[in-house]
Amino acid sequence: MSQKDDFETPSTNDFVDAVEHPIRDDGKSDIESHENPQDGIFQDLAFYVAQEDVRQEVENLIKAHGGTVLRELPSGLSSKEFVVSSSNTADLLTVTAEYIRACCASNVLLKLSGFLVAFEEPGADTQPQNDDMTTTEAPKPLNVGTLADGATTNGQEQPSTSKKLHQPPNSHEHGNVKPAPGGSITGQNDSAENLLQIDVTTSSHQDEAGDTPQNPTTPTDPPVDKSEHALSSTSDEQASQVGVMNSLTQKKPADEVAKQRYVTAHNKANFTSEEDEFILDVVRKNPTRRTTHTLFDEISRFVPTHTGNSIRHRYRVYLAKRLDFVYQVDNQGKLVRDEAGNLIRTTVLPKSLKNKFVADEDYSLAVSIKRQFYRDLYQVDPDTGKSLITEDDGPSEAARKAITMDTTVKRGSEPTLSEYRVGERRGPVPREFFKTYAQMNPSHTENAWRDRFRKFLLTYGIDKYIEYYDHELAQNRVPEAMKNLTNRPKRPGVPTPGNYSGNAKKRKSSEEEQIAQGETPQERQIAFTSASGGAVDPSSSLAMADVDLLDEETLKFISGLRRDLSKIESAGGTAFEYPQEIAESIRNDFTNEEAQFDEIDPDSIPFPPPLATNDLFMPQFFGFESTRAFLDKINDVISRDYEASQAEKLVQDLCEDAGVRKTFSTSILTALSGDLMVFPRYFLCMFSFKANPPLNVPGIWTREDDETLRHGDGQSMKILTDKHGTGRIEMRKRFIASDLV
DNA sequence: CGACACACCCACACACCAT
DNA sequence: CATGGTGTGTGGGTGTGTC
Repeated sequence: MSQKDDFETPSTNDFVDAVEHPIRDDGKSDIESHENPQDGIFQDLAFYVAQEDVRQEVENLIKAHGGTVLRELPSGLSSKEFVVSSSNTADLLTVTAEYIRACCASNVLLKLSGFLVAFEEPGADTQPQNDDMTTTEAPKPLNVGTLADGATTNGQEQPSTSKKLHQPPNSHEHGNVKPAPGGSITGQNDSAENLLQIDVTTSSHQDEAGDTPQNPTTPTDPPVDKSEHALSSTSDEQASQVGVMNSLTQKKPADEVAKQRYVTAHNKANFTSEEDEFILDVVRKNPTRRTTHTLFDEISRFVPTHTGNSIRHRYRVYLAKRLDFVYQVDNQGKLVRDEAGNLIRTTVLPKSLKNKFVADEDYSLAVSIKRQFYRDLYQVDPDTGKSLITEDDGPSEAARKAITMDTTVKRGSEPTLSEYRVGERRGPVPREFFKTYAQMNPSHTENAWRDRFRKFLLTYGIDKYIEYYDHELAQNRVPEAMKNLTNRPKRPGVPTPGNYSGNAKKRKSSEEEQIAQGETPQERQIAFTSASGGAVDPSSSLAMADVDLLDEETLKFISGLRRDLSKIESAGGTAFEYPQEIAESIRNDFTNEEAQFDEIDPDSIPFPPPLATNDLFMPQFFGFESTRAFLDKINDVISRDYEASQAEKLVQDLCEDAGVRKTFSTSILTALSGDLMVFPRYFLCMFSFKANPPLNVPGIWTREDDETLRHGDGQSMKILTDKHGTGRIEMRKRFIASDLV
């Protein structure tokens, strides 16, 4: 509440716009007018002051006017974060120190134009961060259309940001590659993939689906048989665009505001350049999924002002031309890296997930099936004419042959293969056939080949298709693949595929089992909050983007969260508010507990503590001088100015700065119901009491505690309440109800 | 009124299961 | 086992309503 107000500009575009016109006579823009003018002009904005000579001065000004001072370079994904510097070498939103001074002098958030520092391109191209800086039409390499054949350029992944300032340099990119045995670069082996692993079963055929000329030259008798189309269904649902947007907007005040500036009026939000870049980036990192719906639906989790439908449309219609390159993936669709660990740019698009059958494929399948039948029938090799029956056939083999064989045909008087007609014969076709066929013809999977056979070849007719194909060739025409032969009845109650509207999501989620309000493990991290905080803010999704979750691993991970997310949406968002009284109560408890649990002398704990094992801590942890030094660092990290949305970043920072493995810090956060205040206590007690998790420590939930909370009797509940206090019990119940534990 | 955001469509590739 | 039934969501759109 009250927090925002002046300027909640999510995107640079809007940023400028907002100031551009709505400034009114009273000096306030329309959107800002409503709330506390005293919040400061930089309220909700964050700055990293890179220019040393003015740092002190500028930081003071920023703080004095309600802004946040960043300790490291922003990721570039949030338009509420700026670099203050006279130069822009990282392609981040950069303003001059003069901008800060001028704003402060007039006590108004001024337009950026005139104060923006253009990106000084080092050499390679970078990803534009916003229009303001890139309207000059970047170099623009290739067109998507040309992606077909191109040399592989070995581009570096985002030369922008980071480097020195350990800002998670697209942490995901080198992250989560696998919990590789040998340990990984930063210690990714962590959080995400441990929490869940929903698989996106990609069929892995290899590349080069030899593009058959498939030009429809409308042959005489196109292999189209039945069914124009069935009933054009009347969709029963109204196009009320509620959807994600609304359900999310209801969620939190902060979120709400975040959205408001996108959503000018009604329900449609314009795409900002930031969002555009974000979408492109995700597509580049998931090139095999570029045509799917789900990828865009997943993206929409991070860009909640738009639905999967609209993001997909946006990409297809506007952004695809700007794709320019993608990152190289292996045949599983996983990103590959060069020796330096960088992603590799390429202009060659990988195969997508499903391949259309082309005429050649249909034809060779038909011929292969025909040959199979021929062999079965006559037990003669169609090419050599040699008998397939041998002395050393086992009894079962001989029996099988006897069954499939046409005994009415005299040996030696079999027709030739071309004379032979399959006729009504539909089988049997041994599974082995499709298996080996798929091995030899990896453009489709075994299942797909079999299905093609069943649904198309059999329907159309094997002989007929062979005839058709040969005939077309003879006429110098290009045969077409079979089509329009699937005629599966529409089943009621099944949502139309390929519709990722807000409605669809809502409907889906409400059909799913009701678990009160769920947050996903991903959001579980986001749920971290201190009890002192009041409401938890699940964050603007773009802030999550900040956190960098965009490689394919992560998106897979995210896709596994979809069900849960739907739940949240359907829950309408009341889920994670820490009601005032609860927060109050927890705060009180905390204060009372301090003496007993927080004032353990860290110097009394040897370093490294015996419980500090490799699976919980990174190598750099063991570089600390003492337990105190480690705890100081922990305190340092958690006292940074994280927004509730930045749990992932917190976890990342804990990993990088304090050497706590992500899995471990994530599990701690879970044990604490997200209450950061208890974080240092966890380590103190763990080391000091030599127990992980430490037992009998208020605020630290053990498995048994949760069990008791779920099923305990009055007596054990009483004990539990004594341990944690009523406030935490209340919050824990919500955690459990939301499936977070 | 055109451009854009978003909803909606559907054939079918690929999958898995029961019989 | 071979086979049919059928779930799922891709791939490539089109339709509709708002900005």
